[in-house]
Amino acid sequence: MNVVVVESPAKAKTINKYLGSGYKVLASFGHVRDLPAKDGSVLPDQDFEMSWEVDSASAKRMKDIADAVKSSDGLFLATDPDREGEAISWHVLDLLKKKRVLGDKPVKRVVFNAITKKAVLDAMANPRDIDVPLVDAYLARRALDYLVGFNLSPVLWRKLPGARSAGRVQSVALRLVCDRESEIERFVSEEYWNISALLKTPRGDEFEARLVSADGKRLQNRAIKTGDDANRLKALLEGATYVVDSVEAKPVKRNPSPPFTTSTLQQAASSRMGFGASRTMQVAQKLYEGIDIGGETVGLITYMRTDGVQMAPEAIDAARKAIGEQFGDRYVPEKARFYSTKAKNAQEAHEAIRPTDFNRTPDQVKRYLDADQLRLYELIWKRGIASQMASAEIERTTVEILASNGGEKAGLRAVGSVIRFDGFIAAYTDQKEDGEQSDDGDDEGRLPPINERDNLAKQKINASQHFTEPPPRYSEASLIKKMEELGIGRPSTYAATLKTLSDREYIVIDKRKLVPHSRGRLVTAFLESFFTA
DNA sequence: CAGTGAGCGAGCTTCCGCTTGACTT
Repeated sequence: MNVVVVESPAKAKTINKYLGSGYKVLASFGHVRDLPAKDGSVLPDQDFEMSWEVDSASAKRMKDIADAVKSSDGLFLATDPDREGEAISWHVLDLLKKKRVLGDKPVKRVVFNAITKKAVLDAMANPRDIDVPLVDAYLARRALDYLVGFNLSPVLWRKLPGARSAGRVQSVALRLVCDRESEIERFVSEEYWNISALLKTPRGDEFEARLVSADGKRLQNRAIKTGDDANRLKALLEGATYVVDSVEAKPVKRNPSPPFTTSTLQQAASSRMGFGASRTMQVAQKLYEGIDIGGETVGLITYMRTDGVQMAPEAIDAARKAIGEQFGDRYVPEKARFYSTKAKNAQEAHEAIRPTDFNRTPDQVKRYLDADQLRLYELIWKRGIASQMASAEIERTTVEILASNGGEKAGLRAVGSVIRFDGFIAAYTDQKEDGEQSDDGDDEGRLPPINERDNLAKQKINASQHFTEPPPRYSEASLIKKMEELGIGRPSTYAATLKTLSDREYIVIDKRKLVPHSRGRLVTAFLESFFTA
C-alpha cells in the first residue's frame, strides 16, 4: 500500500477512487505548519533562520499521515502544482523525517494538472523530486511577509493610535482605495456637448446620427466645450440638407471570454447578482464539496480558488458534445478554444472554474440547490460552456452623412449592428460593472435600410449638455481585478484581505463601493511618507 | 484610618497563504 498526500479532503476522495485500494489518499488540509505569531520567528542576522510551529489541528492530521506511512510501502507527495503546494510537500516530508517513520521507503513528488482519471494516472507514472528553488521562493515569500508585517504594524501602534496593521498586500490594497479617493476629490468636472440629428430615409424610417465633423475638421470626443459652440453647430444643422455619403457593412466576429477564475467569478457574481466576494466563495465552496443529488453527493464544480483559465482536454470534449446537443452543431466551432492567462504572478496550478459535468444543466440540478447555489452554478455553467462555443457573427453598418448649409459643411455618422449568428451569446454575454465605460459604443441597435446618395429629411436636432465624471470608487470586484493585475494577493486571500481592511476600520463598504475611512487614509499617508522605497 | 487618585509599568495587538470544520451568536 502507498500513501498519497494531497491538500484538500474533497480531492483526496476523488483521487482515491481513481487509484484504487492499493493507495491511501490523505489530506493535509493546506499548510501543516507556520511561523509562530511572535517576535523572533525569522532571524535576519542568522541567515534568516526560520522557526516552525505545528498547530494542534495540523498535529492531528500529521499523526494520521505518519501512522499511515509507517505501515506503507512508499509515499507520494501530491500537493498542488504551485509554490505553496511545493512548500507543503517539503514541510510534510520534513516532519515525517523528524518522526522517523519513513525508513528507506521511496518518496516521490507528483503533480496533477487536472483531477481526471487520465491526468492522475499519468502523473503517478511520472514522479519527480521536490523542486528546491520553488521551496526557496516560498521561504523568501514567507519570511518577507513576516518581516514586513511584524515590523511595520508595531510602528503604527506606537505612532498612530487606532491603527492596527500593515502588510505587503493589505497596505497596497488600501493605498489603491485611498489613491482613487484622492483622484475623485481632485477631479474637476468639464462641460461638453453632444449633438445628434434625427433623420428620415426616403422610405420613411427614422434613425439617429451623431455629429462627427464640422468645417472639415474631425470633432474629437468632448470637443464641443460650450453652449455657444453647440448652438452655432446646431443652427448649422437646423438649416442643412442631408445626403448619405457612404454606407459600409462589415462583418465583425466576437469571441467568448475564457471560463472563470476566482477573480473573474467574483467580479461577475458581484456585477450580476450583487454578491460580495466572501459570499461568492462560500457558495462556490459548497458547490465544489458536493451537493446531495438524489442520494448521491457530487461535486458540481471544479476547484474555486484558481488563477488558471485552461480546461482539461476531457472537459473540452464534454463541453463540445454538450454544445452540439443543447444548442446545435452550428454552435460547435471547428477547433477547440485554448486560453492563456494574462494575470501577473499566475501559477495556474488548477483548472479554470467549470462544471464537473457539462451535461448537468442548471435546470436539472435546480431542485437540489438553494437560490444562491443555483444562481452561481448557472453562471459558471453558462460561462464555461460559452467559452467553447462558436464566435458570434455581427454585421456592423456605418453610415456617413454629409450635411450642407450654404458653404458650410458637417459630417454625421450612424452606426448600427445586427447579430447574424448569435454563437456563444446564446449562452452567456459579459456585463459591464456599473461605472465602467463600454469600450466601443456597442449599445447601438439596428439601422433601417439606407442607400448611398439617399436624401434624408431632418426631423429634429438634439444638443445635450454633459459633464465629465470622476473615476468611480472601487467595488470589491474591481479592486480584486486590479490586485490580480498587479500581482497582489492570491485567489485564496482576495476575500480575506478585504475583510481585514474593513475589520481594521480602514475602509467601509457603502452601496457596494469601497470608501476609505479617515483612519485608513492616515495609515496610507503615514506609510507613504516614511516608508517609500 | 480608609478611601481616592495620580502616576507608572506590564501586557496585548500584527504578516500572508494554504486548507476545512469546530466553535459561538
